[in-house]
Amino acid sequence: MITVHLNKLRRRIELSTEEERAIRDAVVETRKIRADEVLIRSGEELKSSFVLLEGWLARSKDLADGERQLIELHVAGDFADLHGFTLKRLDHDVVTLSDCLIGVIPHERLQEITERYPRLAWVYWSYSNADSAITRELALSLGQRSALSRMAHLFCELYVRLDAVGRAGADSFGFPLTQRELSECLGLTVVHANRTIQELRRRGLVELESKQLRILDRSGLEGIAQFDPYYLYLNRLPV
Amino acid sequence: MITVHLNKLRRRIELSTEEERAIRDAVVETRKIRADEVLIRSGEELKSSFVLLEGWLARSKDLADGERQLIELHVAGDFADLHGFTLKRLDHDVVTLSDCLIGVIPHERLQEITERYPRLAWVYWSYSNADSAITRELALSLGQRSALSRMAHLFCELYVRLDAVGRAGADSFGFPLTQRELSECLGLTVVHANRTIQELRRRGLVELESKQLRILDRSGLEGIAQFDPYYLYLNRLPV
DNA sequence: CGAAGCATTGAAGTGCGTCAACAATCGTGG
DNA sequence: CCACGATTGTTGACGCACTTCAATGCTTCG
Repeated sequence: MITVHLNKLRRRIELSTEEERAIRDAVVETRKIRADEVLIRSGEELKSSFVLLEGWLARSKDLADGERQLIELHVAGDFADLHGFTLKRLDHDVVTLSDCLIGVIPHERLQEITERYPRLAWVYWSYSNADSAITRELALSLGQRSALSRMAHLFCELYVRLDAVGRAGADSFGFPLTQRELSECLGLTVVHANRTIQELRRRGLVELESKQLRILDRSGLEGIAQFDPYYLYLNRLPV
Repeated sequence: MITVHLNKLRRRIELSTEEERAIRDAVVETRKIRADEVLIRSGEELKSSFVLLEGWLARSKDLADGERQLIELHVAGDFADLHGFTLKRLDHDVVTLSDCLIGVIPHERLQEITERYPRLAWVYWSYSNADSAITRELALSLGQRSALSRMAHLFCELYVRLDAVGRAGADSFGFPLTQRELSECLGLTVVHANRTIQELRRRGLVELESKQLRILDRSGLEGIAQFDPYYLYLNRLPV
C-alpha cells in the first residue's frame, strides 16, 4: 500500500532499492480511521508523521465562532504532516474526510532516513515546499477569484493531483466531501457553494453526484479557473 | 548585516562558530535594490537564494485581469526564496516593497552547508515549514475573517515578527506599503482597505501615517483579529 | 512648480451571506 | 426489509459587506 507514496516520490527522483527499503521499513504500522475524525489536534506534541495511503484528509483551521477553513486537501500518497517532523506541533488540525488508511512513520525513523539518505531528505524537503505552493494558490483563490472560479480551480487541481497518482478516471474521480466541507475549502457558505455547483452544472462543465465528480468540459473549466498546473511542480526536478 | 539572519536562526538552535562562519561565507555578494522592482520572476531558473537584510519583500501571484495577491511579506532576516533551493523555479514573483538590501547565496553553497551541517539543513527546513504556516494563516484570514479582522490580524502578525528581529519599537514599526499594496495583501479593493484603516483608527486601535504604524491598543487589536501567535513558531524547537 | 501617484470621500451596484423552510438521501435498528 | 430520525442538498426572500465608478484633495519628487 505504501507503493502509492513511493510512486509519488519517483516522480521526483529515482529510488535506489536501498532507499525504497528504508522507507518501507519506516512504516511501523498502518491504521484505519473512519471519516470525520480528528487525526491530529493543533498543538499536540508529535512523535510520528502520517502517510496517507487511502482516503482523504484535510488540514483544518478554525476560528472562535466555529467557522473553519480547510487549508489543504490530501489524497493517497501524500504525507499529511511531514512539517510536523521539524515543527513538532501543528498550527492546525488534521481531519479525515472519508474512511482512511494511513501509514505511521515515527520521527526517529525519519531522522535516520534523512541523515542516511540525503537525497531522500532533499525530496521530502522539496515536497514540503510543493505543499506550500498549493497553499499559496489557495490564498490567491480566496483573495482574488470569484466563487465560481475558485470552485472550478479546486476541481481542476484535484483532477490533476489524483491523476498523477493514478486515482482518477478519464474525466472523473471519487469526491467524498459534503457540500459543507466543499464550502469550507472555498471560504463560502454552504448555500452559496450549492448555488455555485449548480452554476457549473448548468454550464455543462461538471457533474457531481453520489460522491463522484465528472468533468464534462475540461478546458472550459480550466478557462473559468484560470488554471495552470505549474504550481503543482509535477515534473521531475533537477537534483 | 547578515547578523539579523543569524539572530533569527539562533531563535531555533545554537549556532557553532563553524556553522556561523559557513553561513557568513555563503553570502558571496550583497545587493541593493530599489522599491517596486521584480527580484525574481515566476518560472525563471534559479541558481541562488536571497536573504533579506534590510527592507520589505513580498511573494506575489497575479491573475490574467491584472489583479494580484501578495501572499507573504518578508522582513529583515527572512530567506525570501529558500524554497527555490529545492524547487529551482518559483510559482510566484518576488517583488520589493521598499528599497532593499539582500544577501546572495548560491545554491552550491547551500548544498555544501546543508550536507556538511545537518543541523542547519534541519533549521532551514524547519523555517520553510514555519513560512507555510504563515501562508496557512493567511488562507484562514482570506477565507473566514472580515476585512476589519483581517487587517487587524496582519498588523498583529507584523508587529510580532518585526519585534522578534528587533525591528519594532515599543508599539510601532515602519510600514512602507502603500494602501494599494496593503489591499493586495488582504484581498480587498483599495477603497475598502482605506475605509477599513479608517475604522481601525476611529476605534482608537492604530495610527498609520508617513509609513509608520503605531498600535494604540494591542489587546483590542488582537481581540478583533482573534490573533494567536502560536502559528509563528517563535519559540525554540526541540532538535 | 507641476505632474504623477496616493489617500479620501460619496453614491450606487452586486456577489455572497443569512434565515428559514422543505426535499432527498443515508444510516441504523427493529 | 422497512421505518424513521438525522444528515445532506436545494430553494426563495432579503440583507449586507464589499465593490465599482468617479471625483477631489493631498504628497512626493523630479
